[in-house]
Amino acid sequence: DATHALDALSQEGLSEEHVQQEKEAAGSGGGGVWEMVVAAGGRKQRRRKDNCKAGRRSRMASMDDDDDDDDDETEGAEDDDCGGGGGGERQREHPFIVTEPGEVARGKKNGLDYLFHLYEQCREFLIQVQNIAKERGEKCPTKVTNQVFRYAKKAGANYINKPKMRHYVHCYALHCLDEETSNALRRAFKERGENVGAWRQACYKPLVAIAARQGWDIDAIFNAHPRLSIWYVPTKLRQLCHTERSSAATAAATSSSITGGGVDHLPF
Amino acid sequence: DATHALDALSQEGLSEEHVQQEKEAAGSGGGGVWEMVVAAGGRKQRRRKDNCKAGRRSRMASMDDDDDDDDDETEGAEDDDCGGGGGGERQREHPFIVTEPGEVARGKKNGLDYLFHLYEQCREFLIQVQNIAKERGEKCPTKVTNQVFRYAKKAGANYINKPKMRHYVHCYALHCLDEETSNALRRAFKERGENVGAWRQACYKPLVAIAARQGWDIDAIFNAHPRLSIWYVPTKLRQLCHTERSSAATAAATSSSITGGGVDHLPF
DNA sequence: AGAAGGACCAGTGGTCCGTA
DNA sequence: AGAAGGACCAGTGGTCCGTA
Repeated sequence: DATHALDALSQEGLSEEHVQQEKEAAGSGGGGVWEMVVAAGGRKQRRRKDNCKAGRRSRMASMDDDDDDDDDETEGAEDDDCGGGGGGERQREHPFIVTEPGEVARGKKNGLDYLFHLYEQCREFLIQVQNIAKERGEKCPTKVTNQVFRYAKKAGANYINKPKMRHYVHCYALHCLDEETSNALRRAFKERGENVGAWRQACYKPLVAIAARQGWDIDAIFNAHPRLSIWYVPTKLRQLCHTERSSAATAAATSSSITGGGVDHLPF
Repeated sequence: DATHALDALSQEGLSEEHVQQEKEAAGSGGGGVWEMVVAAGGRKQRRRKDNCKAGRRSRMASMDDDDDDDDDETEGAEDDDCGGGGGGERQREHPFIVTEPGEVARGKKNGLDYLFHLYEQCREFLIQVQNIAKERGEKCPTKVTNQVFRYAKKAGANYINKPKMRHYVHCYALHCLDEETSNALRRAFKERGENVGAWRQACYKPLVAIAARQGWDIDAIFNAHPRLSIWYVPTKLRQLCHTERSSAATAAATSSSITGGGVDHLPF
């Protein structure tokens, strides 16, 4: 179903240009790019640069049925990571850039809607793994585990990997828990021309503020949200909540007045 | 508190004779042996055979404050597992025998109330580990993990170990979920003079029957019980439930009459 | 420089099998 | 023989750091 269409669409580095094309092909505009992609039904498959992938290609053979639209790739002459020797490959996903909600990244970049979409895809892979486990009477994962990443890879979603997903979990968490704030942060960081790393760092603070309002139990906050509950709480977020709770408690005990919001003294 | 008293009491192979003494000392009779032990406050500590434990003893040094009542040990002359050589030790817990509820094992044996008590102790160790984790803002186990077993060992509960606890989990599960049936099974197997292995095997069947009545979801059954939810569902129990569900479904589809209870065709 | 992800590592769940 | 548990092993969560 839709998941598989998307897997095919996205494989081997779904570039933003491509998304843009899909979007334009679907006659879209603004908001819900990924929903459009889903609606488009995955008619086209991504294989640009397959010429670099000698060894791996055969695995996807069943999907190699449409080879048109090799497009504006502008591969520079010295862009030789497809170098000879028979096995020279090494494709990576395009790096993320800070985009506004609904905005499609330009150049060899991926946008943040795409990033968040990867989390949704992982959730769908988890659900599939769970269904298989239940059918077989095996123990059933409640989180996105190594098994799920392995399953995603086997299903052709090579663009999904554990380090990447773990790296941005808290960004996705903010998106789930307070989309308004998440959107505002994206707009602000895009406007200021900040890079992805800076945006990623900035996602921690509003999350800690949310935790503060809800009794500091970040695990409970994750678990209470249906799409977030399948992700492990990132170590750093947990630590920030703990540190801030301690200093908030100290502040409350030291002075008789509680500072507004209680999270103004974050040392980060 | 109570846990620690019990740890001390039980360490290095709490024998049934000793329990009997505790019980008699406390002027008891029938039912609730372990509650009595708790009530007794752990006045006495167990050290018989410490002479075999040269190396390990020092670890418990702080508890070595009362050395009386070296009792009816009747150590046979050829019972030489305390053999010389400076490091010759190798104490094991006395093996379990099938006892009725409230019955104390005789001879160098441990009874089933003691077995089940070990599960309660693990639960208390888990709670302590959880409290420490929460205090430190670290991730908090919901199950009895390796970490908990390690903690129990450090706390002096050397008689608790993972293979043993995992081995009898389903027996404890039956005890939690249907004490009546569990007690009846114990009485029946004791009367027939069956060994612990046979009793242990027999515990599976009533559990599968419980699962059958509750939609076969053994994980949900474990999770719904506050004392059981901290234990992993044993692989074999999970498999039995799966197999039996499948054959029950087949039977239901094949014949138009459902057999009484639906679990009469267990191939075990 | 900023970023993606292969690959490593300490500690896990699971239980076998050498031991008593 | 029946049983207790040290110790092993495959696969985990976590993330570093060689790579592009």
